[in-house]
Amino acid sequence: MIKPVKLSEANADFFDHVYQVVRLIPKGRATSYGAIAAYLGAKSGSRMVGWAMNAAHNQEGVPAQRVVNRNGMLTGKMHFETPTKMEELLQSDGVEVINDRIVNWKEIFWDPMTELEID
DNA sequence: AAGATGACGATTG
DNA sequence: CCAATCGCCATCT
Repeated sequence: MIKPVKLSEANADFFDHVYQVVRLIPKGRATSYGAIAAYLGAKSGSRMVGWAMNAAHNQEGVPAQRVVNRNGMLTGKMHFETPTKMEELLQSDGVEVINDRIVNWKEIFWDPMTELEID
């Protein structure tokens, strides 16, 4: 039984921003929860981004596999359809993953603060 | 209301 | 590089 996570208006806005950023991540790249949090102005709320992704899991068009922790580790793999789904999706994107960790992370890392601009 | 939890992050040893 | 610990903030029990 999936609980429909009540979204207050305040966090709904937060979620929306998260989804947009995640959708903008180019193929073959990935970013971190902290980077997104920082981009949204909640740099200390990295956990909130993870929480948002939990809800994003039920959304379409949100490549959650491109969002990993700051070390490039696939910490959220267990939340996918299957524990291996996340790794498979990343490999399909051309991202090499070894031992639940993205290879060459520093080059794969896509920072919305740097790559994007705040209007 | 209080304590535990979590798809995190940074620091320390 | 790995393990332990603390800080962070919203949610759940």
